[in-house]
Amino acid sequence: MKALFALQPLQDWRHREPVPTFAPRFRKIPAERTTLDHPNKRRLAVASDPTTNPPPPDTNDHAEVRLAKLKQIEALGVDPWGQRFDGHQPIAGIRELPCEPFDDANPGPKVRAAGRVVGRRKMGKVYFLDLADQTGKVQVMLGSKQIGDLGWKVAELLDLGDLVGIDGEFGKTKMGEPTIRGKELTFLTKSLEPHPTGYYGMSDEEYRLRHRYLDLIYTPDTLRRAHQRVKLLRTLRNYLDDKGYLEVETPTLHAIAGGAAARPFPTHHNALDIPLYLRIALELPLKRLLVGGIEKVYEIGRVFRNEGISRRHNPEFTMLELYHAYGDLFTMMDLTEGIFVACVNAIGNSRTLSYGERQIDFSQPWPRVKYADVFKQTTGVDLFDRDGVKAKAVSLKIPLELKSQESAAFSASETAPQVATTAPKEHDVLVHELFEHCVEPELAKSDKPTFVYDYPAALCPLTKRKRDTPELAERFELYVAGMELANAYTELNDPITQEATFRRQLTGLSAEDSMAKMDEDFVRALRHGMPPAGGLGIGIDRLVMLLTNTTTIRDVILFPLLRQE
RNA sequence: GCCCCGAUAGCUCAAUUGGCAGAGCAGCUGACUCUUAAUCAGCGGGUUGUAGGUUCAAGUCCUACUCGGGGCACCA
Repeated sequence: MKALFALQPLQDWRHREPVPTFAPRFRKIPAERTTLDHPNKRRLAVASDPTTNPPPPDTNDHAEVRLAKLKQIEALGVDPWGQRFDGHQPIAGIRELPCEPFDDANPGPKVRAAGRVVGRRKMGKVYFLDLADQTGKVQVMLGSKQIGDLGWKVAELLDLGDLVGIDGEFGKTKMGEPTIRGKELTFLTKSLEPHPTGYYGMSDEEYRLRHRYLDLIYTPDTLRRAHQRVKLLRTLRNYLDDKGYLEVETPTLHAIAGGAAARPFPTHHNALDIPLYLRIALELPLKRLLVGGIEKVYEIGRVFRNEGISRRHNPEFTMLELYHAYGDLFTMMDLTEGIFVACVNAIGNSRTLSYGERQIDFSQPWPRVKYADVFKQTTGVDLFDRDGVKAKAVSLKIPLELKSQESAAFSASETAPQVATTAPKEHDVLVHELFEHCVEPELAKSDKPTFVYDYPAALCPLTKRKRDTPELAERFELYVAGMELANAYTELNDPITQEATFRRQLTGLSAEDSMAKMDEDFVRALRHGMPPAGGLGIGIDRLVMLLTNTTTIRDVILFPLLRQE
């Protein structure tokens, strides 16, 4: 196929209609284009009929001006959409070459670069371009004498945002700027839309999100974060692979969206004519793999939750879930520290990273505090003191009853199902509200990552109870800089308890909102014997936020969900 | 779903108490073969997010809507 394209005559592209441009929201569309006409009808007509004289371009319509230049480039016999351009060197690499003042007797090293024109200055019969590729920026000098007749004509038609290739010599200008002195200019692609002018950058959040491609070019942090995200994921995978964990991929489409308490996105399979859901967690398939004898297993994958959007939530996000046969909560604690430290090392050269105003110290060991202890310390109330907890809640104006909508979320309860429109809150639920209200703000002050472990049992029905204290479950959450970064459990492997939990939750409550829907197949898997195991979940987007000092999840996800314009 | 804030030229931002919508960059024309946020001379560029309302007069005040931001709710 490639060869075919390469052999196509120039005419092929010259007589093809250009890809229609889409009028961006922020450019005013002239009145005559606003009704039934395609917004680009006028431009397309110009492009597809080179025999008639195009109307003089409106010099205030940037797209018109650029389209007119495109026509002129075509008229020179040059392909405005470019061709294969081999052998160009990364700009960052070029900049490391020996760089001497230009001297006709001693030309500098020959180089070939390709990239986007992000700056353009004219000085008489010389153009200076700033050329940027993904590795960096370099100045290019195009002198009318040096670049040839055609090259000069093309140079005069360049706009900011165009892509060009350049062959030339690398050296220094009189002002000492490292520069490629162009010998040959290869036009690679026209930009029909104006680009941001760069110097002031792009500050409008909406503009950046809806033009992420421009954001990547003109906001260095955006590209940096994208690279760091990749680096972190690679580090994570290497670390786990080295420890003998097997990475797997399990289905995204689930018949029963289990493993977490969240609303799923429904969908439908046509041939089977069955309803399906996008997964809300990775847990249940991975545990089946534990039954299947894969003793250390993990998946890094997208999960989908039909929830609100905030600076910490995107409806689709990336989770790491990991299961370790014959391990437990504390196996996961050690592993979590190891993973985080490996990631911190990959990002910087210190065990301390800044996050916002503060410095987070990742050096080990990290504090490990019992839920009950830290609860008692901050609230002054004993976890198991039902009256004391109630009184404390009253004093903090935390309501003792749930609305029916809320009750569904805590359907994983020990007590009878709550079908009434209001119901008294369960003790454990109240405890956790106090925890969120009193303890979490305290935890957020710590500059060290902190494990909180042994949670009230009703909050975690897929978790093993403590043998000596069945009111508590073997779960930890990792708090760093006020965020919940990781969650781990000693997994419940008792199918009888599991089935009872599922059944209990099914009674009288919205299955959509409840954590566990009856999953017969999963119970059957457990009945065949799942090893005791530790399980760990890490929100990858939040991990990347933390380690790249980013305050909003939108900036660690290249294309976060937005409303249609 | 709720509350608050915002939207002005391609980009970044001004516009006093309701009183002629402005600037820098970008664009167009011209000068300049060492500029680099080039410079210099000149020229264009706007249904002030949309739709209504109040007023002699609305970018500015009121209502609704759209989109975005922040918060709440939802959320292992």
